[in-house]
Amino acid sequence: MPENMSEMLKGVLEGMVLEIIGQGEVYGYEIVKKLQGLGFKDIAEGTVYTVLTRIERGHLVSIVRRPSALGPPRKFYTLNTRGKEELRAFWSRWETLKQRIDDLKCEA
Amino acid sequence: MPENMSEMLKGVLEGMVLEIIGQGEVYGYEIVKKLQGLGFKDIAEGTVYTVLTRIERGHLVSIVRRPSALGPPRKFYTLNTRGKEELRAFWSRWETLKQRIDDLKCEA
DNA sequence: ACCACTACTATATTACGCTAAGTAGCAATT
DNA sequence: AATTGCTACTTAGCGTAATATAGTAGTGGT
Repeated sequence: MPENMSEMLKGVLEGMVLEIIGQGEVYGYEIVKKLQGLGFKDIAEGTVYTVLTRIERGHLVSIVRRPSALGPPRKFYTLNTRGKEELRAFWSRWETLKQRIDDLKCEA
Repeated sequence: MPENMSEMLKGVLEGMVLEIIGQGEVYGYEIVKKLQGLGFKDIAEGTVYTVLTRIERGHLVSIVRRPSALGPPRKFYTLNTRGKEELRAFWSRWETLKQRIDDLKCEA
């Protein structure tokens, strides 16, 4: 697993979490596992929860608590209107950046 | 131009500057103009110079000063061995991230 | 009782891009 | 000669986001 993504994840991890929530109602721990499944095995749980807290404080999601049969109660997240808008804006930024970087690389 | 790319540029801008230097000896102001030409019109000069300072402190470049006919002397940058290695690592990280994000997006 | 897994919270650190303000050389206009 | 405008580099301080670290709790198996 290649190296230290930390800095490169800034401004991207939050967008990824928004995308995961946008794909269907999920809870935090599930998001952690999903990211690990994508290859981010080194992302600590704490990191994801701080992102979720920020997303919550930014009023991008609605939240429902439900008991779990396997542990403490879960917090389920769903994107609200602002969250969907923010997600759309994230993808727009991402595509723009990707394009410009490709431009740079292929100018060599 | 869309966005506030600031956060998304973290860990990326430095790599882009390394790539530009890797494409041939350049000086700071030239790098600024190159980035603006790529679409980053909103990147302030100061930002690029702080990146260059960091790159210099990290011993990733060799530097030559040469007088300019148009203003103050220029600092020309060339990647050294460590710089080339860092550039390679940057592209590796970038491709990995790009792949994973594409995976996430196409899972919808 | 102890451990492992599930599940969430909170504080402090660190790195990086950004702002803002500055210094300076040169050329052309006023 | 003074002002403007472009070229060219420097630096201190700030805001933000990921990370590390530590902690709280519920459930189930040994």
